[in-house]
Amino acid sequence: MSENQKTNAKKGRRQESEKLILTAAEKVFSEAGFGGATMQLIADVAGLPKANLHYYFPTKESLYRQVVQNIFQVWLQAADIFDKADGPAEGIGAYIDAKMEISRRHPAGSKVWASEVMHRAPVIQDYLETTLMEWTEGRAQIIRRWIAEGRMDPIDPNHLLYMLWATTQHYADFGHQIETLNNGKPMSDAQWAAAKDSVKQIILKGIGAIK
Amino acid sequence: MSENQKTNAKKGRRQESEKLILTAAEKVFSEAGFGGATMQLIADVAGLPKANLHYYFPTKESLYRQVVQNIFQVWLQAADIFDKADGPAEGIGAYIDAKMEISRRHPAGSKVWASEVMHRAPVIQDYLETTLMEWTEGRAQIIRRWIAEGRMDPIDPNHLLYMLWATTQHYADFGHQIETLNNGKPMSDAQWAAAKDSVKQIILKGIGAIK
DNA sequence: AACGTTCCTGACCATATGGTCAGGTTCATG
DNA sequence: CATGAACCTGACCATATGGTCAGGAACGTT
Repeated sequence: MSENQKTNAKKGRRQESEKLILTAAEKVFSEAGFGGATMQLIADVAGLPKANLHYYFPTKESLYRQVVQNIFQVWLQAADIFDKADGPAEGIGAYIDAKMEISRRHPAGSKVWASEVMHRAPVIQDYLETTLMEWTEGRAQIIRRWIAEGRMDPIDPNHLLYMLWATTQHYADFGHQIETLNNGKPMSDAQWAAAKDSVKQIILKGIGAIK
Repeated sequence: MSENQKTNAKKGRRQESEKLILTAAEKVFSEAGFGGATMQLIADVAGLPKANLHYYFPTKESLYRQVVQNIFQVWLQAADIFDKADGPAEGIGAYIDAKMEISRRHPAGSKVWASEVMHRAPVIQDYLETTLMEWTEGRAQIIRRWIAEGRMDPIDPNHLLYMLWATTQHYADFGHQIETLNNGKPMSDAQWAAAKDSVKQIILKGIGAIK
């Protein structure tokens, strides 16, 4: 037991440092892009010497890759709700809520992901081709079933999914623009609620899932 | 006349060079981001020596600024259709068509714009606060009028505009992801038509502009 | 206490990059 | 044809950046 505790203490330290670095990296990458981010700045944000970063992550790219992979996990996780749902109004509505919440709580991650994809996914192309593709096909199946059951209009599932991604992630990726148009103030709780409602209203009615 | 021709020849040369550089810059900035782009690479793409870029654009930032400003012009131009329209189905439908067409023909520009905004608009913040804000308020007025006239549901104009921007620009900014999910092939003419139809169908029905 | 492993870091290096500049070429004009 | 302005570019420079490394500190184990 003491052996385990001590081992855990070391492991704990390592995990803590890695998390500290990853959080700082996510922030810096989201604000400056991969090319604009510097290891020195990430180190400063993390409050560690630069050489220490290279102890945990040998290269800038390996650090970046880890950041992107973590984001992808969060991203996929939001899909659970989708699957358990009984019909489109419930499933897609809950999915919109979940993704809006991610945009609100995890805007830096969303931006890093967007940046990565915009630059032709140099680091996570394999994920797109495997995991994301399977995920998308699975959700498309569900949507097709709902259509067949007459619970929503016949909409191309892929374009519907693109619209869900685009609309929800826009609140993170273009948050600065939205904030500027909101007189320079971040969206309030009420405004976030209104945003969710607007998105759900338009899309769910638009696909014929609600009247 | 000969005086004019000669002057024009010089001006023509200048404009030609600047356009060559701006086109190359837009491409490189869109692929690598501001930080990742190098003047050398832009010069190579333009087929000019690097020092020549600095003759026309003193700094990397001034070149970037010009690229972003040009994109903003295209962006605003698409709004003309919106204004002339008689009602929401026509106006918003045409706006979606126009923005989808920009995403298709001008994806690099869209990406540069997205990147700029994601990084908190370090270069064109003043545009956001003035031109974009006025533009948005003007369009919101039109939407409110349509609502008052009972020609569409009562939807928050800003959130509707965000959805229009998000959805249409997604086809440019996340074009790589879409291409990957399309078995690695670019969208065909028919697929672009289907995309436009899906977007218009969902949004126009979603806001109660069509049955 | 002695030992080995993991963790940490200041100092350093090779390279890449934005930007400069002196000197040359082209071209309209008088 | 002479002149001056606009245009062009190879060579160069100062700096910033990713990454390395030798040496030391912390800590669990025997």
